[in-house]
Amino acid sequence: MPELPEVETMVRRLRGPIVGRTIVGVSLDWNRMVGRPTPAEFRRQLPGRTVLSIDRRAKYLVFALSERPEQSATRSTPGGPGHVPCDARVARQAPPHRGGYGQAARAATPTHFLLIHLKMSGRLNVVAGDEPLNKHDHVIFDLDDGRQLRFNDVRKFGRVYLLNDPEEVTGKHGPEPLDPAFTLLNFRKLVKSRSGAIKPLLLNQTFLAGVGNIYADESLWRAKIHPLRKAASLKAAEIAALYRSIRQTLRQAIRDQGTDAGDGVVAGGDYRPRVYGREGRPCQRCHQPIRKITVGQRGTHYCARCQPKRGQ
DNA sequence: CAAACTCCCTGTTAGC
DNA sequence: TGCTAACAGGGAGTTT
Repeated sequence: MPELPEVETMVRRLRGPIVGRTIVGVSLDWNRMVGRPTPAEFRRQLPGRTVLSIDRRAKYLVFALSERPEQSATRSTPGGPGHVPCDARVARQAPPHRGGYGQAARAATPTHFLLIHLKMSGRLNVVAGDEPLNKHDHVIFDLDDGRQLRFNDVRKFGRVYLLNDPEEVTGKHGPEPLDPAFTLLNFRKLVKSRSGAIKPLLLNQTFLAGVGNIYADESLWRAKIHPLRKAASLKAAEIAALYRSIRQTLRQAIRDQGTDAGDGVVAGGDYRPRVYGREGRPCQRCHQPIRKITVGQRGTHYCARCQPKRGQ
């Protein structure tokens, strides 16, 4: 279940092999995995674009892509005068820079963005083009170095988007928890204004971006707050503890390269959850057995002693 | 406006 | 043992 730390880890791992590469082909075997535009347009518009940079927003991987060169793959007009793209910007386009993606980003302005959401079982692999396909490889990006970026997803919940502006998809998302602009003051104001329980609120991407089921439970445990506490009932000190807890938990998990769930998306992550998936096992603070309940249709793990329903 | 629920998928697991 | 049904889970979209 890739959440913010797993997606961040994936982004960092992909930069080396992918930034600077040009996508030369796309194939997919499950149209529903294309969120926008149509699957046909997705396949048609991607080839010829170079990856200028890779970043993360919420749980999305965001690939900034160059404009297509004049001689694009689909515009093959051998001989003849050949059509000239009517878009004048193309002519001014500097050739993509080799080297750091920062340089590349300056050398060419992205006109399109590829967004990938791994949902719960998506994986991304970079492999030689002649590697046999794995069973659940559904979207294949052919690269100019002969390798492929493969989007593997057992459950097919994952989505890819090709957009002129990433905000078309991420625009309604809440603040990035690790962004300096996300302050305690900010967080307190947001929490105080909500009437529901705190855990579903942490999962709400329009409230706060990037936190999923694992790190919501982990953050609440670290802050010693019961998942069913009403957000508006939290005291200032509790909100501050939760704010710090969320940030520390996410930072720690990024350092550890995420959680290596059995379902594993980011292979080899070292983050060991304190409560998530540890039902019945002893709390690492007080040794009480961890409990599991359902909150907002989500499995929720907590320590009944460390995270009392009411009072301190 | 916010909260609650529905739906998309398939491997895994619980139950008979 | 073998089969079926329930379940998990992110989050957009829909309903309440």
